[in-house]
Amino acid sequence: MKNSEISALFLDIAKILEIKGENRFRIRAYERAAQNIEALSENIEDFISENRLKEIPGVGNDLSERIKEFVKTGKVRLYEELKKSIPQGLLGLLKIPSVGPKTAKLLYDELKIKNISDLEKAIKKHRLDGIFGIKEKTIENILKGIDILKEGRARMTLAQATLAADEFVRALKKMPEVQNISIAGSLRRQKETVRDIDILIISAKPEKIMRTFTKLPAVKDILAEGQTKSSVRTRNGVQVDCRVVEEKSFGAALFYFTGSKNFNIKLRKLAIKKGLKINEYGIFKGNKFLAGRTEEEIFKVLGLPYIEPELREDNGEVELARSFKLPQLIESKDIKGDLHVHSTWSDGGNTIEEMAEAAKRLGYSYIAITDHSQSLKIAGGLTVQDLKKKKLEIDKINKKLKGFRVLYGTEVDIDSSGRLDYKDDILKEFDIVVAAIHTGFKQTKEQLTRRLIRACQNKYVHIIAHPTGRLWGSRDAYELDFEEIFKAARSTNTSFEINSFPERLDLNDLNCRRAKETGVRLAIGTDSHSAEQLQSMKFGIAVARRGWLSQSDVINTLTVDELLKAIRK
DNA sequence: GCCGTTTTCGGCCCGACTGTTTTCAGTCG
Repeated sequence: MKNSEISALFLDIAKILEIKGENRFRIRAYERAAQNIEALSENIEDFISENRLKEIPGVGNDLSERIKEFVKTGKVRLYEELKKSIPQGLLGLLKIPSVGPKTAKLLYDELKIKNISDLEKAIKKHRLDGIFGIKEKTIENILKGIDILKEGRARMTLAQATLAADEFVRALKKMPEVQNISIAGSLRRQKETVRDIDILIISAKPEKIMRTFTKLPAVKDILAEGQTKSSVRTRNGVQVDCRVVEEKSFGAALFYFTGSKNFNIKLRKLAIKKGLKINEYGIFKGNKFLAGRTEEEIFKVLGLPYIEPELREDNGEVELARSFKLPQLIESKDIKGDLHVHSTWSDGGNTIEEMAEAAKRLGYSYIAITDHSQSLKIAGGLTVQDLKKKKLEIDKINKKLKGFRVLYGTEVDIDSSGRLDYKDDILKEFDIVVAAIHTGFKQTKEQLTRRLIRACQNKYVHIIAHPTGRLWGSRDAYELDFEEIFKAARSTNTSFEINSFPERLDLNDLNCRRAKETGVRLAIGTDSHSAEQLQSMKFGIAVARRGWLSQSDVINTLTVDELLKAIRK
């Protein structure tokens, strides 16, 4: 994908310009364009071929030329020249927390330090001592920064971050001084991975909160401790930021602390145009406080409807809000069933009945038991003989359960040429057929695309599961031509899954949005292998919301009768 | 380098914390 390459290149350009002390607005322009390009839901090549580059926010004459240059030649002259103008490795110094462009430049100018190992040696030999502007504390912070960098501040999955944040929230909530507490930041925006955890608290006793926060048992060291704002690092290497404000500023602080950065900038600019100012304490006209207690009030003063946190990425949502055309996002309560569930018939940990009971307790009215198909032996795939017995068991359970339906399903394997693991006369017996790729991930983009399109074309396939195969932390998404695939899906009435498994979240938010724009419907499934895992539906819903989906875009918001009718081919 | 219901030129989001150079620049989010 060229988008992320260009985005990374622009960020590098911005960093070099920073080191060189260039105009900060020029730097900001490269950063902004980089972020917007990264967030695009289409390939940048399409923008070029349709002459639409300048439609990307932050891309004007110059940057569109650089993008074209990169796609055409694989290089950008400006970048090559800039790279030559600073020593190799110097960019790496910026990765150290507490070391910014000014410090990096100072270290190079004074001591010819070009990379992290130079820096470590220099510190050991006390060569930093006596340099103007650097004293003991700075050196200490640099060492701590190198330590943090080496330990690696990896991103967590949304599920891991949710757990980590809950631990802090539970502990802080116990304090009588805490009047209200909320998660903010990218976790509140429900990003699929999260780096830092942000917590916002209302209290009239901020110092007390800060003291307790920085001394919680999970805290390994304190990165900063102020009167209203502190940062700590946990034993697991997670950074947690905590901010305390007064009650009348809670909405403004939540707004500010939730971001995204580009969203905040956009709305602050909008405020300026109206003669207003937004900061974390409120929205002001001159010195006059207009609102701040809730986010809703702030949006109202700006003349906007409430924008859900999941949408706040400056991806076009502000423009839609201004014309009051925001989508009504899907919610947990809209979900009526789970369409991807395993049982002890294949590699699940609970029986069909146990899964059904658990689903019923969640308020669902149906689940599809989609065990693996015969060739997936490692996961206990079902033979045709097994299927007959399983069907009988499901019929029996359905007679027993009131107001609930177990759908007879399968997660049928798509083989390396796009053929399915059961013959059509078997497939047609199922209530619901979920098809997925489990092997042959290393094929070319064309081959993988063809496999999925062939699967869509099968008369009995209703849903394509975990379409890109990505497993966060271990396997990248394979490349697919989604334009072709979604076209095939639409014309064959095939739905695509949002797999809610925290390491998958596949499709992701951007592809959901593309699917919706192409007219493809989505199915949110948990791929549960135990009753417990049915809970991960919330992560799939998070992806759907970030992908701008409404209730009507998702098939498992339908009643079981509507569903079975809607998926018919 | 981008951008325009006050502008095609002159602006560009806003504030907390830290350390160091006693009044503020650097870094971060």
